[in-house]
Amino acid sequence: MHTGHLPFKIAIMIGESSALEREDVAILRGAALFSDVSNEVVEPFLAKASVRLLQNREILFRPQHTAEFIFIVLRGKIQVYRGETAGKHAVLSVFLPGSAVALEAGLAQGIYGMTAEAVGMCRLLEIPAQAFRTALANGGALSSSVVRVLTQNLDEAFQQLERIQLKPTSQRLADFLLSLVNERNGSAELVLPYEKALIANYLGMEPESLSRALKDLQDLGVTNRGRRVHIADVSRLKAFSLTLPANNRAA
Amino acid sequence: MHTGHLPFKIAIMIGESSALEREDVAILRGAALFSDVSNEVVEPFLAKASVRLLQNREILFRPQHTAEFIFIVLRGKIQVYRGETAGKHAVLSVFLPGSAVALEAGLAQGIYGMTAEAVGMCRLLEIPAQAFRTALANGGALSSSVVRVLTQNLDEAFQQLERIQLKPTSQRLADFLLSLVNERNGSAELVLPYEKALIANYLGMEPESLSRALKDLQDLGVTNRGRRVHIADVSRLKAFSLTLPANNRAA
DNA sequence: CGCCTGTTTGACCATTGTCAAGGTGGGTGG
DNA sequence: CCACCCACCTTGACAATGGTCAAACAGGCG
Repeated sequence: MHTGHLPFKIAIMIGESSALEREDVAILRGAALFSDVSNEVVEPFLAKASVRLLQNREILFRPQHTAEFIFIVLRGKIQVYRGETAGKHAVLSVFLPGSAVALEAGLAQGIYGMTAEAVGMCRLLEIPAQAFRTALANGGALSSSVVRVLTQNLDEAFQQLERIQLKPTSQRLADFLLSLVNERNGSAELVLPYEKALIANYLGMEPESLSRALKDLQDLGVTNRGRRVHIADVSRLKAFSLTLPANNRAA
Repeated sequence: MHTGHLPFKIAIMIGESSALEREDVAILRGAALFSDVSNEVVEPFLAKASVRLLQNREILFRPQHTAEFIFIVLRGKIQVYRGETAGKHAVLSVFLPGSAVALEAGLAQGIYGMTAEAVGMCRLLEIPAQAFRTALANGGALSSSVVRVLTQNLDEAFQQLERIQLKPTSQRLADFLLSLVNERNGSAELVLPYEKALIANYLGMEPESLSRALKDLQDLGVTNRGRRVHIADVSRLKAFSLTLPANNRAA
């Protein structure tokens, strides 16, 4: 489907705070937002993009700020959350390299509705939303990529809602672990993608509860050491994640 | 922004189970998915659409079914939920006339990931997903409408996640009531858009909890009789909805 | 070697789910 | 036209999941 390689020549030549590196280009090539999109479409707004670096915990944007940029994660992780007013917040998603941050807000030509914060050191591509919208309006495969990415985000949000509303903590964690694994049965090994406190918040529970849930899963053959997790029997864990809390009434 | 009136001539002449009525056409004109979209783009797939009627509680589609159609609600309501395996389910959204159901699934060319069920008698426009995708690929303003609608859906899902993770039942209800009201301050009157049990599920709580939450809000000047709700002071309710549960630790 | 951050554990408590029973209102049939 | 019925909603008593607070523990990096 790719229309050949994507050199991103122009972008490499610009870049305000810093230029695109070889590794960055590889990430951009793999980015879901740009798959199936030809160079002619991407280059115009990449030329206006720049690279931005963030320290751990640095804020990328806050609610009510006008949405001037769309970002692509090149290195590190970005957590996006809502409700910071309350002292507590709800993590809505964590973006890994290759993902687009604030796509909706940038497209809507409005303001950001959430907070984005760096998890560890981050390297981002900062694309002016205006330039991106122009490219989108000019047609081409970009709009279908945008639609695909939005659809994925929506699916993930719905999966989250189901998990949080329907599953107790242990099953919620089981479900999450399974989403990190490719195997359908047998054993599996995985590394948690970020620190447990962040996972806990993403799963809508406190770190203490995550810790206890992890302990509960030991009975089902899930062992862990640090962030390294071993699942003895994937299908067994899957069955457990679909389990109902003991006594429940039919809806 | 409208490119003139949308006659939908062809569609009126077809329709399998039933033809489009005058009222249906009015709904379609107001549908977010078709705003800014010219007749030439809409008519080809409307010509392939048909009208479908559902009884109360009738299932429109189930998870794993191949996503052959996208629907527009013409009359009645459609609730979409996940997790029916569990006996319990989580209502993700309730679609009112003018809304598009299963847009993501139809676009993704895959399978439905949730269950859609009629709430009361329903009248729907059933658009073959294939025809819709063709129209989308042919460019035009349709893709920007699709992007806008997906963005709105995503925003709503995120708002839901915040509500459910961060707010206790009473504040959650307050937040929901405020979303049904236009006033920013002073008093307001509203009618709950669907039965309380459905609202409760949408808000991630049991009907009993909704009932008690409603009672709690009486102290804040929220009175109700049946589905009719009166809010004495909108700004006061707004302030309450942002309140934190008494003792909370800083995140 | 020791700090600092992240994680675990334990004890306690609050919110909300659960179960059971009673109320209310609108619509239908006698 | 009234009475009944049924679905929807409310109320009460109770239980339990998960949050809260406090403290100990581990592990990586200076």
